[in-house]
Amino acid sequence: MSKTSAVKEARQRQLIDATVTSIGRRGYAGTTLTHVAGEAGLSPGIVNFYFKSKEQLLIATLEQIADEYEAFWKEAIAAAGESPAAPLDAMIDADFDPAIFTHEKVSVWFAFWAEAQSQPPYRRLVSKLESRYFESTRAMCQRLIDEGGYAGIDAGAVATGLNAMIDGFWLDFLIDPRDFDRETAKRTCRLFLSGLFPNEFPRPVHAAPGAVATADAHELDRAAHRARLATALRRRLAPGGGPGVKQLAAAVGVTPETVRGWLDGETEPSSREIGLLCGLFDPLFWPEVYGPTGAALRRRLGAGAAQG
Amino acid sequence: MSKTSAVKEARQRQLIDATVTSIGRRGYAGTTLTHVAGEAGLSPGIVNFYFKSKEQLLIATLEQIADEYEAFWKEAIAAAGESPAAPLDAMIDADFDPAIFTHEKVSVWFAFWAEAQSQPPYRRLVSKLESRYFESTRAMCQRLIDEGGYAGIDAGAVATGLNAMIDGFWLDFLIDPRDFDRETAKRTCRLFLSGLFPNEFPRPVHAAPGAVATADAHELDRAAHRARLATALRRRLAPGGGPGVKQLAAAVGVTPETVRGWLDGETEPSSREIGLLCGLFDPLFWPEVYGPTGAALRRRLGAGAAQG
DNA sequence: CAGTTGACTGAATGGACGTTTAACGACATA
DNA sequence: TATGTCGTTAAACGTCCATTCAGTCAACTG
Repeated sequence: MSKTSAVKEARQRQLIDATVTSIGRRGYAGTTLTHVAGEAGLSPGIVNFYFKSKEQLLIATLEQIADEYEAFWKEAIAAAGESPAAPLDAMIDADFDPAIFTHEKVSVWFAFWAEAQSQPPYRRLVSKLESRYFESTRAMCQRLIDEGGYAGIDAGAVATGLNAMIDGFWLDFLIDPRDFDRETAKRTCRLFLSGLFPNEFPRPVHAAPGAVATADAHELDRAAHRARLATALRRRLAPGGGPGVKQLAAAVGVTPETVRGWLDGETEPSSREIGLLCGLFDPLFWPEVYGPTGAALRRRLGAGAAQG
Repeated sequence: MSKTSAVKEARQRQLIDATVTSIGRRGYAGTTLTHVAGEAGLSPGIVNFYFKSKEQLLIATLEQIADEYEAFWKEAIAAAGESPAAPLDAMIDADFDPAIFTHEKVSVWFAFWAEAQSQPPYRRLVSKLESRYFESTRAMCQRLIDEGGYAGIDAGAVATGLNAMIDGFWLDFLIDPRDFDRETAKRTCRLFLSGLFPNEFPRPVHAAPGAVATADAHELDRAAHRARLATALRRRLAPGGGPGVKQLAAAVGVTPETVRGWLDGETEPSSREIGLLCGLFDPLFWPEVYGPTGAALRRRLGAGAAQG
C-alpha cells in the first residue's frame, strides 16, 4: 500500500512538473496532455489514470506552485532577523529568489492569473493566497510603523503598494527577461520603502561628502542624514499652504540660498538653525530627520545615564 | 470602393470587439471563432473572410487595445498641466480611468501577456509598447528631478517602480475586482512618489501642524545659543551618575575633544550631532537649549501654516 | 509454475474546432 | 429582365485533442 502510493505520488509529481514545463514553453492554451505525457516520458493515457481529467491536473499544478511559493515566503520571513524591518526585507528577497522566481514559474503564474478570471477554481485559490500574502505584509508594515515610530502611515497602503510593485516586476520579467535585473528590482522595491521608513530603508544618495564613520553607519551616516533632512524640509515647504523658501529662511535667520543648500543636501544647518527648525515644525520633524534613535542611543550610554 | 472598405472596417471592428468580450468572459483558451461570431451576431465562417485566420484576428485584437491604450495615455499626458509633476499625475489617473481600465480589458491584457511568452508576435508588440511607456515615464521623472531640484534620484528606478506598481494593481483588479478601489490604488501610487518628490506629491500626514513665523532677533543670537547649549550639556554630564565626556562622544560619534569644544562654547555640533543629542537627552534638552521658541511661534499661527 | 494484481501502453472514439467552399439573397448595372 | 458582384451563410472537411479501454508486461502470490 505504501509502495503503491509512493509510486502514485512520484508519478503525479512527475506529471505536474511536466505540466509546468509545458505551460512555460507552449503557454496555457497550447498545453496538451500528449505534450505533458511526452515531457514526462510517459504515454498520453496515463494522465487520466493519475488525474481524473486535464482540469484536475491543471488545478493540482496550480496548487503545487502556490504551496511552494507560500512555503518559501513564510520560511524566509521566519528566518529573518528580529528587527522590525528584517521580515519585510526578507520578503522582498524571497520574491525574487531564483528558487521561485524563474521564467518558467512566472510564466505559469501569469497563465493561471489570466485564466483565473474565467475559471472559478483558479480564482478561489489565487484570491485566498493573495489575501494571506497581503495580510502578512500588512502586519509586517504595521509592526514597523508601531516600533519605528512612524505614526500616520497607513500599513495597508504600504502593503498593497509593495505587493503590487513586486507583481509588476514579475510582469516585467515575463515580457523582457533579457532586460530584467533582479537586484535593480529589489532596490526599487526598497526605494519605495525608503520614502516611508527612512531609518530602516536608507535611501541611496548620490553625492555623498566625506562621512565620519565612528558609530553605527545606519544612525550616524552623514549623507543619509542630509538626505532625510532635505526630504523632511521639502515635505513642509511649497505645497498645501506651507511656507516658501524665503519665509523659512527669514524665520531661521539665514539666506534663501542657504536653505536651498539644505534642500539640495549640499550643506546642512548649524546646531542653532536645526534646533529652530525642530521647534518650527514640531512635533514630527525631529523623528523624521533623526528617526526613533533616541531609545537606542540612550541604551548605548548605559543605565543610570542622562535623565533630561 | 470606399463603401466596401467601410463595411469591411465596420465588420472587422465588430469582430474585434466581440473577441474582447469573449476573452473577457471565457478566457483566451476558451475563446472560439463560433463564440466570437455569435457574439458579433454573425456566422462562424465570416471570421476567416475578414481575417485570414484566427491568429490574425487575435493579433488585430491585441493591436487595437494596445493602440487604444497608448492613444489614451498620450492624450492624457498632453492634456496635463505645465508643472513638472502634472504629466506623471495625469498618467496615474489615465491608467485607472474607466475608459481603459475595465475588468474586460484588463482580462484581455493579462490573457495576451500570459500568451506573449510562447507567441513571438504578441511578445514583440507588448515589449515595444512597454518600452515606449517606460521611456515616457522615465522622461517625466527626469524632468521632475531636474526642475524640482531632486538631484540624486534615479529617474529610471522611479519609472520602473511606478510602472510596476500600476501593473500590479491591474493584477489586483483582475483577481479581486470586488475588493478593488480605484482611488486607493491611485493614492498608493502617489504615496510612492511622495517619498521621493515631497513637494509635488505631498504625503498625507495625520499629526498636528506646526507653524512658521519670523523669529525674534535675540532667539537667533549665535553666542547665546552656544552658551545655553554648553550649560545644558554640562548639567547632564559628570554629576549625578550621568555619562562622561568620552561616553557621550562615543554615542554621538565624535572625539572627546569635540565634545569639550561644545562644553566650552567654542564650537557647536553639526545638525546631525545635535539631533542625536536631542534624542539622547529627550525630552527636556531641546526646550532648554532653544527656549520656548516653537511654542511662541506657534502661538502666532499665521496664514502660512506648515503641515507637520 | 499458474494466477493475480497493478502500472502502463497505444490505438480507438467521439467531439470540438478552424478552415474551406458551394450556394444564396440583395443590390447594382446593362 | 439578365448578369455579375458583394456580403453572408451554413454545411462539409479535416485536424487535433481529451478520454476511454482492451491489452501488455512485470512483479508478486500461493
